[in-house]
Amino acid sequence: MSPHTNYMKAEDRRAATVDIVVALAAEKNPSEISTTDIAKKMGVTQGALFKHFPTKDAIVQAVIQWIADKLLSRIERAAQAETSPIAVIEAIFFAHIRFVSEYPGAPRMLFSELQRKQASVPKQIATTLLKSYSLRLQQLLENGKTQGLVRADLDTKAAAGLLIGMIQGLVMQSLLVDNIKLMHIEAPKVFAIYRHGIEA
Amino acid sequence: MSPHTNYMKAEDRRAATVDIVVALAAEKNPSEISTTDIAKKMGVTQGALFKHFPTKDAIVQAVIQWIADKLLSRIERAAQAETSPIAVIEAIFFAHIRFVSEYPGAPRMLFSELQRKQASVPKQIATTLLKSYSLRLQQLLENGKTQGLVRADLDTKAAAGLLIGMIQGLVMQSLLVDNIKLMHIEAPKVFAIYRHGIEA
DNA sequence: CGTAAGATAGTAATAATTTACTTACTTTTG
DNA sequence: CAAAAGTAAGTAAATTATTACTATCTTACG
Repeated sequence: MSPHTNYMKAEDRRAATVDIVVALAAEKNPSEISTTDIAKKMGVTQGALFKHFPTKDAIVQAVIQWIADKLLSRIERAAQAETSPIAVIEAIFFAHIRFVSEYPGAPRMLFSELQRKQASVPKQIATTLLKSYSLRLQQLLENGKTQGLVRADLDTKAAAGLLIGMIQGLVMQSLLVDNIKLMHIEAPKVFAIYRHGIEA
Repeated sequence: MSPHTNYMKAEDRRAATVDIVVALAAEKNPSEISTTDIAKKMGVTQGALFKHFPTKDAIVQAVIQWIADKLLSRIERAAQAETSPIAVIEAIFFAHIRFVSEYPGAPRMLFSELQRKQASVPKQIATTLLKSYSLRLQQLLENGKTQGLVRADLDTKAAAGLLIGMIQGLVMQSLLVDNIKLMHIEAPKVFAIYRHGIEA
């Protein structure tokens, strides 16, 4: 912990890089983040990054992986606290909202990668994240059906997709007005409508 | 209509440029579309573009304006065919779905511009589009309330935002699997849930 | 009606930046 | 002192925009 040095262990430097990129994505178009931007914000020269990552795409990949892991673990944790399937879905929804308000750069990175047409590794990770998220929700909705809490004729796949879309919509609108607080106000209102849509 | 010439009137060339960009956005990350890409696809040299647009940003601006105009006019047209507020909302929803399946590059361009942090003119246009879209929906939902078709306690602003988010979600998922047809299959299912959520 | 003049729309080449990545060398650390 | 982590400088490719010139179209007039 010497004060006047930039020297870090490789693992710490990689973790710091991921943090910096997520932070940068909150204040800049993710596709416009250059290696120079990252290095400058970290207080290191641009070339130093390539001591720890072979390519820029490897950096992006690490960032997306970090987001996927963090988001899924938060969701899993939120799910454990509740019992009724609908309460679990609600807990997941608000955990997701809290996550993106804590890391506004995270959804921006995800969107940016999902926009890419060609199948890159980062896009693959993002796709897998959304898929496992959706399956988790479908499972909960099916449980809700058997308990008579969810409409029997509900298309659970569509309902899972709708919840994820809802969050995307909220994020997008909060990005527009550049106000994360707005999301916390709007989220409960939107979820109330969703609940009406799926409940028996 | 001479066969062996590229010469076009300025207005036609500008319109052609917009078309090309929308087409390119369907097959490439919008933020990676270069002026060289555009020129090449149009069969013209790169420099020629700057005879008709002062900057690249002016091209993007024209594209976003085209999308906003086209989408709003489609929505307005769809709205006129129906009478009941909920039927109008449904018609608007499916008109929007048809629009994006016809021009898959359009939502990609919009997302891409909305991602930008700093307030550019294109982002301004996109924001205005979403706002006027949302207001139109809120108006319809209020009408639905007075006619007793829509739940009296519905938050119409949240409900309008939800519908737009739904479409964003559908678009994103169809982009993921690179299959526009999927959207046509999923859209009615998702709308059914939404209808349950707002109806009295 | 045909054509020269002038306006318009193009080309080819290039400048000025910016980008991801490399290389040769230096500093710090265990 | 050796390995790890950094710097400084540079390269090749790509990007937007400009410049000097050329081909094509339009139109007014002899």
